[in-house]
Amino acid sequence: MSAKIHILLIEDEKSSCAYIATLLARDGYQITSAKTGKEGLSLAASRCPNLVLLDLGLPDMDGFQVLEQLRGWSHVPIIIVSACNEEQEKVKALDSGADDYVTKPFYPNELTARIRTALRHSRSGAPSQIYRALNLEINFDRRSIHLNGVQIHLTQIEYQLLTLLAENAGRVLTYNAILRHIWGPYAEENNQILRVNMANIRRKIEKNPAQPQYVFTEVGVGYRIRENENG
Amino acid sequence: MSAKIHILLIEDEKSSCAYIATLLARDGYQITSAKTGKEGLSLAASRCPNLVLLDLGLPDMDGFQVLEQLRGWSHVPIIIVSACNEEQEKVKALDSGADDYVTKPFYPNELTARIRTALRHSRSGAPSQIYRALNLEINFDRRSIHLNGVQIHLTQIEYQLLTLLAENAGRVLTYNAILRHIWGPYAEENNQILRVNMANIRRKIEKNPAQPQYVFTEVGVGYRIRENENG
DNA sequence: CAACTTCTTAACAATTTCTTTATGCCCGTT
DNA sequence: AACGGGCATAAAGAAATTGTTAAGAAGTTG
Repeated sequence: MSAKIHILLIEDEKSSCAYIATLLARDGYQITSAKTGKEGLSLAASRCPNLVLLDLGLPDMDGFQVLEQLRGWSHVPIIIVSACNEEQEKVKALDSGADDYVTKPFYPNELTARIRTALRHSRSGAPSQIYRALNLEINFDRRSIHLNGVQIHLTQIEYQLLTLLAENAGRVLTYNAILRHIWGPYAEENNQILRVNMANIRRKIEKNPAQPQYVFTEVGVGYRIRENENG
Repeated sequence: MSAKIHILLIEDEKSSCAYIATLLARDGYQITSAKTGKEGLSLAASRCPNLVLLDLGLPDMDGFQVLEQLRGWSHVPIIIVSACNEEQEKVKALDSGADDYVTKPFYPNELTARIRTALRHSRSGAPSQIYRALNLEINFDRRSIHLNGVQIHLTQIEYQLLTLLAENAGRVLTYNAILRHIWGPYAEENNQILRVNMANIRRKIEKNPAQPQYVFTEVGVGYRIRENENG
């Protein structure tokens, strides 16, 4: 469920590629790498990365072509990483739509700081995690719940309960597992409090609580929420 | 209509200041310059520049303080121009909210290219310069708030609070996150001061503070402002 | 310095949430 | 048809949380 931020690295030189990949992995990014401009463009289209690191010196095509083609249809942040430290090159890259230009060799932490800055700009920094089924939508990032597009208010315990189910959508959670998770180990066997809270949740999200569409009871076992309809 | 783009240069060294000023004038920018951090902050508030060039080595205060104070209430693009080429310094500046970091000496055209890049970000950039919902409008750029078209006065803390929420419209901000952001880390757990300020804000912007239309309480968690109705 | 605004603290009021208790329903079994 | 197990619902008091007000402290401005 917790999606990593995805960075596409377009770089042909093996050692440089491995170095950067290690660096990014250390900071928890998910990395895809491409050895050629063509491959890079294709991956950018199919994988929709949150950020692109682009080396201008590629074997198959001019780095500027990659930059311009990418900018032709995407606003993804692009940071140029290049061995070339010439004024003209930098100006051209930045004016072609690059968001930053880092010269090799670079300080490792400077690169990651510049990546954070670029992500901050794009605001696509954190891919929001959403549960969606029928007319119900839970936005974990915002801590909000919408039913038919209208925001619904849940209390703290109700929210914890619903999100616990949603994080395990489609799977049955036993009464004790739920109780332990929300009220702590001493609350096990106290099913009544769970029933009351479930009833309150259903009253808020179900059209007819007696015939629920979202939260189902597995008699004698526990509760289960409808499967997530997201990819 | 198309007024000149206004750049604030905060730099104490005379020769460097004159050099940059010439450079910017050549590209048609309007320039204001400040010799000290204090003057810079005051000019940033009164003149609302489109971009700030900040030298970290100032006579009266630490450059980072200027950066942080500025970021406390403004999203204006800030480019650091510094003689220091140390990794740690760069990382700290970028993570404190600077948008770019240029090391002296620099290529003149690289600087202007980076300025163009930063300006491009601020225009298309993600955080919209205006928050609008129902009859409330916050103009971050002008630092003004209008309710039913009438300007409303908020104190400094109230404004910071409201804009912090508006920048995260639709998302719940926890009490501690808000306290940390506005009163600093030592203020955590001191919710009372937050409640009082919220009450004051609501008195100014809500018709009936007991049934708020803009600022909602998530009991046990934090506050949330109504979603932005902009595109 | 005086007038004014803003900030902080504290006491109290109002509201929301939590838990328990009581009661009813459904369903399968006797 | 009566019974009991398992679950859902309603309601009410207790507990926790939040809102409001006011007064003095601190800071600003002329």
